[in-house]
Amino acid sequence: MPPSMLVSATYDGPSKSAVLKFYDPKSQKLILWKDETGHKPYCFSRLAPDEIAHLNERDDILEIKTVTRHDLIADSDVKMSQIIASDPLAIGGRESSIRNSMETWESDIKYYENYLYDRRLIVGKYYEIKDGAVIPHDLEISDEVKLALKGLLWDKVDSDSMVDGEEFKKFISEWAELLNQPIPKIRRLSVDIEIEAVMGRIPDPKIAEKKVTAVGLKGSDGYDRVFVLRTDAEQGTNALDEKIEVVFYDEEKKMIQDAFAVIEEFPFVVTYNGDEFDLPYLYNRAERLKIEKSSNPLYMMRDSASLKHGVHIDLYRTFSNRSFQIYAFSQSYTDFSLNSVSKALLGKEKIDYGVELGDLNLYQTANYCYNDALLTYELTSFNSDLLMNLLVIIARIGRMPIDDIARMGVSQWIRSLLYYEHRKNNYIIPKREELELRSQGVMSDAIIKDKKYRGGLVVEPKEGIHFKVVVMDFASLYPSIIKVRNISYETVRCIHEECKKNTIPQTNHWACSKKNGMTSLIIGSLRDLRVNYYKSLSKKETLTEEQRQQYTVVSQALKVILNASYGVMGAEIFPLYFLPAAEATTAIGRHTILETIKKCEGAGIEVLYGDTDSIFLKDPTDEQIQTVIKQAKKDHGVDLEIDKTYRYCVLSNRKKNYLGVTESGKVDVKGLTGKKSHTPKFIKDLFYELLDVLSVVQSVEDFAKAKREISEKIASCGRRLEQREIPLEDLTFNVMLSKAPSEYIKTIPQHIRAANMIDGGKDIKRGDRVSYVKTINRAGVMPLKLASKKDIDTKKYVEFMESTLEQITSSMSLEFDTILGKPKQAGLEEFFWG
DNA sequence: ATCTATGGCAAGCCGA
DNA sequence: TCGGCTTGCCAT
Repeated sequence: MPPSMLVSATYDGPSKSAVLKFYDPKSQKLILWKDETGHKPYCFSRLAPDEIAHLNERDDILEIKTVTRHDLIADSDVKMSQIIASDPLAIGGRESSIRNSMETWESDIKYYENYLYDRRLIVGKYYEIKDGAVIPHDLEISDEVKLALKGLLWDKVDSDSMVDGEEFKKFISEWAELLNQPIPKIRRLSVDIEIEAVMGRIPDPKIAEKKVTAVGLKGSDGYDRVFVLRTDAEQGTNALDEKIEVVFYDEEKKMIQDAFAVIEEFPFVVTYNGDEFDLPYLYNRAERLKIEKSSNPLYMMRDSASLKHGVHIDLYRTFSNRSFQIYAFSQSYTDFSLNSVSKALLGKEKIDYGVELGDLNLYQTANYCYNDALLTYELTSFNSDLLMNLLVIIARIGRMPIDDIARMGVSQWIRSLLYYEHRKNNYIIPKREELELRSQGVMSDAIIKDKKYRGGLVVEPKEGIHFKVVVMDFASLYPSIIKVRNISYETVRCIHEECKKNTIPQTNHWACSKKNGMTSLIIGSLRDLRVNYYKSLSKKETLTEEQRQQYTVVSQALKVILNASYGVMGAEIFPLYFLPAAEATTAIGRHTILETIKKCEGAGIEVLYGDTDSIFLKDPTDEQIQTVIKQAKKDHGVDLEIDKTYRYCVLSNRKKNYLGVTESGKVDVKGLTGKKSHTPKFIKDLFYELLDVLSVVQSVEDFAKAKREISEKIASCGRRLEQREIPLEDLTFNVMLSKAPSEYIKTIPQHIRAANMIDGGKDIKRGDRVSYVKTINRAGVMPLKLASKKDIDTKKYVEFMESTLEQITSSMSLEFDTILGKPKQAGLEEFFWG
């Protein structure tokens, strides 16, 4: 068993020291390692040593490090007196700028970033802690993995495209070593609290005025307990599983103290919205009840509470992270409440007794509260601890503490990852202004208003029903391009005159041909590992289930990072924002897909459709496919792969709108209104029923039968609508507010109109979903709560139903008309009787 | 308090 | 009534 894994490091303001938290998988405890010496910042400087000699005298600076210039960036505009102010940890130069930096540092700069860098400590790596020293512990890589690395990686890694292939290989082996370290089982406790209910008011954790009535606790080692405060409510009967212990308290103070003692026991604590609610409430309530600070495991930061000893993970923030939502959990949940997320990922829900929480009896409260803690725990444990494992792996890649990974967005992970690499090499981290200066006035025009540059290419679809369609796509297209074409903030438009002939198609940019770019190296090595190594290892049958599981998780984590890595270069919030790099990436992408399509057509393959990195081919032979794959690799250094084959594929004349049925009968629907989340349930249900009909269609002849079935279903649904038989809930449109209600100035959309009808829209905020129905009143809409069946605008609904279903039927209809030699017809009416 | 990008569609709003 | 613009949702 390995020694201890570094999980977190923070600067502790009050004691002016760094606290490193190591997790020991054997004892399943945290080892806290406090460094009292490190409270002074390091000084990074671009100045010559003699210019900064006087700084050695200062006792508020620990050590001066000189930083090498990243020599691919022109330096003519950077004065020597300008200090690396953009890097919060790098201070030096003029007295005033030192002082400013010091003040900032004192208040809120995170010490650990510097700390981790300087000691070469890596989050997620194993260390031995002996006699107050931290010693890196390198784990043996098993022979099998070594062999796999050799066979799957080195033979396939394409370092020829890199300017410096050896440097690239070094990156790959370092990553492989880190990512292959075992993931420890993390002992953890989930906590959820209930507060005495006051009608119509949400308890304020800052005031913590009302009593805590229950504390649910669920631990990974079978700890199942719920504490309940005796109130006026009836006791009720115990319906909880017998392994769950219900403990009643007469005194709230004692209950909270006991809960604190349990929390103290566990190295990791997970909550759902504990940052904003449960933990600050407990902290403030404890203050109010005069529980002494020393027995309180929590401490307050500005608005949120955290743990003194343990590591706290707030799942609400983790599941709100769009990267997790989309790439790790395939967008299976749409809002971030505990109930919705649990429903989607666990198939379980919160308990609903059908009465107000304040009216529950004691055992009901216990059950409700414990259930929330259980759901919270299971969100971290389902699928063999998938979420915990993802957090550990992303912490390793992002060089960031686990609890920060769980709270911060992907742009901050990537920032941390890139900064780490700069510091390791003593590179200057460029200032925003330096990068801005280099991108001024050099951009080509974006074709779309409100966009900064041109993006991916979408091919005009060939309308109709097509049989035997092979969908191919480029594996990680943008990361591949970043690697192969050496795209990075310092390599695109580099300072070398000779590189200017290494042009980027469709732009006025060029890329460096003398030195590897930082992002190109990092993103490129991670891409190669994912595509050539982890993807195949996760399917290798000779490995154990456990090993395969780890490789799957690593592959998923890499996917998350890689997918975001191109995006951040074009995002203002990203400190290494550099538009020419983003523009170059998409331009090469368009060039790659365009050239590939040309090659297909040249080889006699019909290309039906394509979007950014995918192409739809009509019934190609295996030989033709292989030719195209080879060509793409040879010409562009990218991997074209078969994604799937459709038995048939219905393309409309609209881009990003199609339907495909695979050989196994699975229906893929893309972009059609019928699947969108705001569409009323009754239309969605009908829509999916129609898809079921289509999934069994095998040939052109089957369509005639399918068509009859479809028209019957549509007609019956239309009748139910006219007769007002459909329940109101199934008629609601559910639309999200993408901004604060007050920001809707230019127009007032329907969902805002509806929301404003309840108390003038007081209770809604950004991110909420509004449920409304279309009605015959002047506004045309009413919120679900206020509407009744007689208000429904049936005509509008029939129109909406028709237009939604036409997206399926129109292309089919068209196809039939062509087959039968009839004139062109498009409408739904014609579909029925045409 | 939160933030990776652009391309594209349907529907509704609102001024000309 | 028309058409440009805003909005939200989805594809990649």
